[in-house]
Amino acid sequence: MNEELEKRLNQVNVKKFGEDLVQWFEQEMRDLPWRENKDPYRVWVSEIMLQQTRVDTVIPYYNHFMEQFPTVEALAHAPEDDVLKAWEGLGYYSRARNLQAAVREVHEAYEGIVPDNLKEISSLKGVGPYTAGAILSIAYGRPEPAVDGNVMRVLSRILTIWDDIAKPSSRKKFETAVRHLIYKENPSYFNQALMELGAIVCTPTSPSCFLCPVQAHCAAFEEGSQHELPVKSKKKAAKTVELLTVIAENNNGEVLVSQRPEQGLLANMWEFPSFEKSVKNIPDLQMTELLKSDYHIEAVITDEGWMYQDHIFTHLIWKMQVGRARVEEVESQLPENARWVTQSDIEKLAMPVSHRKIANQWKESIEKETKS
DNA sequence: AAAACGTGGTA
DNA sequence: TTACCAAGTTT
Repeated sequence: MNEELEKRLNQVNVKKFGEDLVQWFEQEMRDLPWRENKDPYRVWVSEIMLQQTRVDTVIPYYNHFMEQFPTVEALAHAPEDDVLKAWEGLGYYSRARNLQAAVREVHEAYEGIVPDNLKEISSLKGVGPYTAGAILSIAYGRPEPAVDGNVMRVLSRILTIWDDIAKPSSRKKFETAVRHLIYKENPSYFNQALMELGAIVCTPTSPSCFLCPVQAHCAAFEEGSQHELPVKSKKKAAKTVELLTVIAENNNGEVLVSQRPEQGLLANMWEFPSFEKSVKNIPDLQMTELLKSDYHIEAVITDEGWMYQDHIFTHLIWKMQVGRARVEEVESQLPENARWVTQSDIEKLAMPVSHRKIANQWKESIEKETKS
């Protein structure tokens, strides 16, 4: 083990630290839907949803998801489209597809019982080192570390660990620390308490050290360096891509949608046909040509006003220019990933936020036109 | 190891 | 407005 870390760990009264932390948690823990019981499936779903996502955002999705897919069996048998739709707006959609694939694996290979050991649970899609430790400790009471961003922040302060927590290699050091510190009498509460403390007290910018149950154990507080920790390097800026998006309507009141590829960005989500904008062509012309070449459709761009919609991802920004097109001829063969759908069909499709906003705006404009 | 992968909230 | 943040995993 790292010498500096070992020195710090030996300065901690492990028994007292665990007791102080867990006692605080028992008193202060938030009343959250996934804390209703220790059903491993419920814990699992919550851990996947909570990845990179705030508690307040997750709660309504979680409640709805557990109503729709209450058990391993229910989720295993559900159509993937339904699962993606239930995830619409949550982001990182591969989480939903991986979760269902993993649940199907549990259903078929483990008789519907979520594995209670590190090797098997880690082999499941979408279950990385954090989630594996979280399920094993919270649902099964196993003394495994569950190191997330909260835990790295809290422990970087408690133990004055100056490693860059943005680097993948840093996580191991924190796992070592947790293995040393973990409260064997209640690993579930210990891990949850570490995260809860990070969420409520030991926050990124202004930690409330005066409220901290383990202030007496904190090396950073003792030397006054809590505001300098953790060390976290910056991520690079997002790139901008300009897109042309088209709402193509036929004479049956239907609109053209297409499903994205099953790999990569927004995999398997539905959208209005979109193209990377060409610098050379004027939008009308490019739209007409691409509808012809990619969808075998003869379309006329209407002169109703263009809409504009931005979509900001972590690593990417779409600047979308949205036009409307009229299609007279619908006999031609659509590509495999495309469909004509009605207004009400659209609401049932899983769409990314930008396309959902466009769909809503389009619906409003239709309703206005109908009135006048 | 570094980049891809979503979204909404906050300073 | 920019920048960072939130219970990470996969490639």
